[in-house]
Amino acid sequence: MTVTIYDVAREANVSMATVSRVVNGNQNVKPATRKKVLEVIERLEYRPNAVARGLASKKTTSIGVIIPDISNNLYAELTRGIEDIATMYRYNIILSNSDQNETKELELLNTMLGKQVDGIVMMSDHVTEKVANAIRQSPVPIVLAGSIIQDDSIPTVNIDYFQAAFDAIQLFINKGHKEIAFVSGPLDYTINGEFKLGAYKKALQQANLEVNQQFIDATDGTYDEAILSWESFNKKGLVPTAIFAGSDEIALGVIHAIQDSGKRVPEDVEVISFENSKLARMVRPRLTSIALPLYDIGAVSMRLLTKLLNKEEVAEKNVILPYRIEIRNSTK
Amino acid sequence: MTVTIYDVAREANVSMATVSRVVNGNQNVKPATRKKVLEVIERLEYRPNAVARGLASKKTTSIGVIIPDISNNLYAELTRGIEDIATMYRYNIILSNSDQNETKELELLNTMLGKQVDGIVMMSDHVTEKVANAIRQSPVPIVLAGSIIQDDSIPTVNIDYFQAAFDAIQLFINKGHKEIAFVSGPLDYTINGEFKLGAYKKALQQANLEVNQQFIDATDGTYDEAILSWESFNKKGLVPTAIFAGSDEIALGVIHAIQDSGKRVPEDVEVISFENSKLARMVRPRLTSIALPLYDIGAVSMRLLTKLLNKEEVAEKNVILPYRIEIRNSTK
DNA sequence: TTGAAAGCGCTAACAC
DNA sequence: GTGTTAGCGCTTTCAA
Repeated sequence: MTVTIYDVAREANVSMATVSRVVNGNQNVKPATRKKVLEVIERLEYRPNAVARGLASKKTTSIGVIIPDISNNLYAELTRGIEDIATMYRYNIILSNSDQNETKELELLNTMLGKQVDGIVMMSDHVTEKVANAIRQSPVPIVLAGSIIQDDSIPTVNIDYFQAAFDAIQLFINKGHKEIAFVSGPLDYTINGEFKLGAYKKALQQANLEVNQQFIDATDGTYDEAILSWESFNKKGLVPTAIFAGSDEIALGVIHAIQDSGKRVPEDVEVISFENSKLARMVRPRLTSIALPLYDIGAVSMRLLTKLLNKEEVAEKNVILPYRIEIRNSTK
Repeated sequence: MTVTIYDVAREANVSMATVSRVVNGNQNVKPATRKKVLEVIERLEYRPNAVARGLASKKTTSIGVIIPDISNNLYAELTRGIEDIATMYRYNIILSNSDQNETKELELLNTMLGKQVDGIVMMSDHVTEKVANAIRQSPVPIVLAGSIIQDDSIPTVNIDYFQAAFDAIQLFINKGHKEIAFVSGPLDYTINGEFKLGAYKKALQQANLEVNQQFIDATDGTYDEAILSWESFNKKGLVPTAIFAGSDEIALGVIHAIQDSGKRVPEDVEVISFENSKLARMVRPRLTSIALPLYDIGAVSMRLLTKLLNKEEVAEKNVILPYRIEIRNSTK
């Protein structure tokens, strides 16, 4: 019922090897033969079976993508970068959500390897030791996109999160702020607990400003908790004049809470977020934000993976992309 | 080098058929044998090759997902619904972006069929005749999620877009509005040109209100064009008192333009959007919005597909999901 | 309850 | 340039 390479071969009076050559663009085919085969392919509407091809060639032209949650704009943007480059190199993507759950990550890694993907791009906010090990054991290359891991031998693509956060705090300090708060996402994520928080502390200390634990609030990263964050500062009798927000969503929550408390942004309180999603310019005040090049991180990760797949030399397996600060209206 | 079913069979002193039975949970295996095989599988870290299995069984447990753009929150939400249910039924997802481009859609359909997916869930804002035909020709079931097509024989999952839009306009009318504008996305998308616009006109006519073409503005759906939309009304000397926005992003643009022109929302102009993304409650004023159950549309589409794959009887191939209007602060 | 053997549809030597 | 043939790793009859 379905047309196979054998049917085409018979109809075209050639061997299946020749059909295979035509289909795969092998040059060792006489033009006349090629033409004849192509005609039969068209007439029979032959569509090569990628599964059979995969089994025979040990290449599936599929790559696995494991991310925490596709419905989160941040990961979606990154995924789009991955997919565009994958398409460019003729790979397809098998996408799965891990919900940032170690067990799921491990299962997904296993499932994808079972599906014989040629490689994997993974994104995880907290790479556990077990996951790191699974990555090391993988028979196919795995690139970590926008994820932090100690092991240099595992390919990664990131920006310098520490420096980026440092720049933001420094910007506040330069403006004369002394009451600078940090409203963070989960602190057990390395990017938050180590880089953003670390940079926050270092910048403050370097400016001889006291690091007040009360000014550091770890939320779950949602809008609703960010709102509570500002209120809790006030309850403690604290009134920050500048806030470094771990994400755009956090920034929004904080800003609305500030406004609800009768203060203005940026006049009374200045806010800088860490993300710069599309949202940042579609809200009022528009968010001053550290611009995470999410699409690029995804794209470069996939590009790096293609190099690994082609066994090309890669000078640096740990790519650091540039970032910038987008100045808008949540700062003066 | 890689462990195959044959290695396991040899080590366990059974035939590969028996190993296959154990792996596939076939009950016709003596418990003792099963145990022995399981041990060897564990010891050898045997991982079944899904490609070989796919070739032999003609089932890949992969389903294709074709959407316009994963970086757009609307499609991402839908995709998450698809993926969750797919995972529940042990399917993996091959995801591709079509950018709402007919040629790409056709190519993707073809690629996925070549990869022998067991089924496809597709989302398209404008299903062309060629694409409809390709869907009909498909050897595997295809479900259209949140997409409009004339042909009842193609399975779909939607809400009643016409009625939903009608409700929104009716709400404005009931409040006594007479100058009601419709800022739309591309009108060549059936959902816009036929349903939202159609409902807009019908509701107005039914209330004996004049349908003024000047009050109908077709944008490309972006925030920036939505901003221009309000300005263009004003330039024409028109000042709508109520605006029906085709999406949350359009609503945001319109609202900001209104505010920039010195008017207030909802006091001077009321706005209702059509989408209710997470955004809707994270902006000020919070958006009154027709709540599209995007996640559910995705989930139900995938569920419908599993039924089709299992050759279950499906009473209704064209599923209509309920919707609601979320009243917030962009209306009085 | 288990095994033998014939494919699934294709690629990739190797030979001619 | 083209054909022959041996797998790729698994499922699935069919026998035993």
